[in-house]
Amino acid sequence: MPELPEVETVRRGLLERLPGRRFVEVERVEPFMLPGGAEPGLLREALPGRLVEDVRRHGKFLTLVLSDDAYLMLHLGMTGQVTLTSSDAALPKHGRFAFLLEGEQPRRLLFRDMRKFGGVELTFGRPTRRLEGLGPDALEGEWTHDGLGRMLAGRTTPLKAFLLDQRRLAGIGNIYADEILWAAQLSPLRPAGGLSEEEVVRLAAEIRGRLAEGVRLRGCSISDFVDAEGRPGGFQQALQAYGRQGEPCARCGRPLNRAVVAGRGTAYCAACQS
DNA sequence: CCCAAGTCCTGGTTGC
DNA sequence: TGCAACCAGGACTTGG
Repeated sequence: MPELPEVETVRRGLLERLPGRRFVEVERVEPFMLPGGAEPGLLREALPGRLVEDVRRHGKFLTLVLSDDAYLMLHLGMTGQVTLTSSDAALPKHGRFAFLLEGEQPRRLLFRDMRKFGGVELTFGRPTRRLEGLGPDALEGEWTHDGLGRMLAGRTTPLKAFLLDQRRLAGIGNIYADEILWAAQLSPLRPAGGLSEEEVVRLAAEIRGRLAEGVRLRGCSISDFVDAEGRPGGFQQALQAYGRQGEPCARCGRPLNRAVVAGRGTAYCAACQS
């Protein structure tokens, strides 16, 4: 599942090779993956000729900053893959978008997505409004543990549901939520507003710590994540909680529990996460 | 048939 | 009473 570290890994791969390249052609558009009735012809019309100037990320959203004040948002959803490959291979199954870029060696920016949870949006003048509702980036945002404490204060929602809420901190999904809570020794079921100051400090440290480790290992390929070159990441080997229900806790040896929190499968140690 | 999960949407509840 | 904030749960998707 592409979460912040996976999207950051893709961003770094694209940043190495995209800036300065120019779009020349839209080879494929899946109209139903565009937001609310957007016109697929708009991409074909407005993308060719534009240069890529920068590749940014906020939470799980990627934004290609294009020339003449245009922005191409990419969201990987649950199974999305964004790769930069040779332009002569056949378009693969589940290839939803394909954009041709000029250069001595032409390249194809390809968006594959088996499920259709991902999306692409081209906007002008400013990035997609979907970014406006997001909280600070969970890894690189300007928040502090004091700020986190204020965000948590008074909330009765389970801690895990809070971590998954992109309006509070942006970028944490189901895998890293379980890993962060395991590392911070906090129960996913705890009411978010009930943490002590010491616990908030621990939580803040593990949010940044686990996400940074995910980035260092180039993402988590538990199912089908690959980077911009098509290579899997390594964080799946570092998982301590996610998907390990029934297995012994690496800290205390008791079997990990399973619960459903915020509609998501949740693995945690009922003995040493409190 | 159920499960996986990111985001959006709806409807109910709470508190000022 | 009115309204916003908050929270829970469903819809969407397709392969295992």
